[in-house]
Amino acid sequence: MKIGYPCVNETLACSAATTFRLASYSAERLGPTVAANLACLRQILEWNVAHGLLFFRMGSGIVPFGSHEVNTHPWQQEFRGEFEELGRYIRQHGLRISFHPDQFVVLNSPDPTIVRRSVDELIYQGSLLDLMGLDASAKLQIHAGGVYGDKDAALARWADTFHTRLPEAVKTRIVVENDDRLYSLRDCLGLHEMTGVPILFDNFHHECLHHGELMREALRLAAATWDAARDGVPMLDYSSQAPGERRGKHTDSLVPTRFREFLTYLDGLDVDMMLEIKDKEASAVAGARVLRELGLLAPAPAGYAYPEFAPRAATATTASARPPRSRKASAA
DNA sequence: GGGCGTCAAGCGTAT
DNA sequence: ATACGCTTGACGCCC
Repeated sequence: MKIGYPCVNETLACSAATTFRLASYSAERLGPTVAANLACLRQILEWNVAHGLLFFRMGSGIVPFGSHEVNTHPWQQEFRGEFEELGRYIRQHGLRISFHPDQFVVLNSPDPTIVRRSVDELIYQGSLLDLMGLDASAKLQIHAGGVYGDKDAALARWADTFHTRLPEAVKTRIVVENDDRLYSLRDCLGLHEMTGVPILFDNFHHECLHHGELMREALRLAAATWDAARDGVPMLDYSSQAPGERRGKHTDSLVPTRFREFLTYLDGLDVDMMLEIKDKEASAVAGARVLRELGLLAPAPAGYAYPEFAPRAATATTASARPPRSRKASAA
C-alpha cells in the first residue's frame, strides 16, 4: 500500500505548475518555466520519499500549454535528460505516479473539437509518462464526462473514442473515476465492460452517488477491474464530507476517525491511496501515521520525526489559519 | 509590495 | 440568463 496527495506541496516554497498567460506565450519563456517546474517536481518527490509518501499525482501544468497549438517548442527533446532522470528517481524509490487531466477533457462530448482537444491533452500527459520511462501502472485518471440527455449513447461515444482515437500509450494508462453527480460506480463498470479500462474508486463520490452498494462491496467491484500485471495495485481517491458544508465538499483536513472507519472496509485489500484533502501533504503524513499504526505501511525510519499536524478546523476560524490567498513564504 | 480580477479548455445544477 | 463548483493555483495589472 502507498499513500499520497495531489499536485501541490504546501511546505516547499516552489511550484511545479509555474505558467504564464497565453497572451504572453513565447518560446523564450517556455524553456526556463519548464526547467523550473521540473526542478520543483524533483524537490517534491524527494520530500515525499523522506516522509514515506510514495504515491503522487503530478499536475498538468508542468509544460505550460503542453497540448496547445501555440506550443511548438521541442520541449520533449530539450528536456529529455531531465525527464529520464526524474523517471530513474521514481523507479529507484518505487514511487507510484498518476495524472488527473482536468474537467476540459471530455471523451464523450458530441462536439468533435472538444474530443480532439481532449485526446491531445491525454497524449501530452501520456507522453510525459513515456519520457520518464514509466510503465502502464502510472495512470491517467479521468471522469466519464457529460450525459447530454442520453447516458447510454454518451457511454457508447466514450467507448468509441477510446477504441478509435487513442494511442496505445494512452489506452493502456487511462482509468475512469466514478463521479459524484453523473456517472456512478455502476456506470463506470459498464465502461469497463466495453473497453477494459480499470475503475479508480472514489469513496466520497460513491457516498454521494451510488445504487446501494456497501463500501466494502464497492471497493471489491472496482478493484476487480485492475489487471495486476499491467495496471498494478488499484488506485483509490479518499476524502470525506466537510462537516456543515455543501454536500460534496471535501474536508480541509483529514478526519482520523472517519479515515480509520474507511480502512476497515478495505479488509485486507491492497490499494494505493490518494488523499484528496485540501491541506495536501499535511493530511497525507497524518494518514501515513495511521496506516503505520495499523501495520498497513512500512514503519518510518528510526529517528523519523513527524511534522506537526495542525488540522484545519472545518468550522472554527482562528487567527492562525492560513489566509486563502497568501503566497508561500519565500525561501530567501 | 499587496490586492484581486482573471486565466485555453466543459459540464450540469442552482439561482 | 448568469453564476458557480469541480481538479486549483497563480499570473499580472493596478494601485
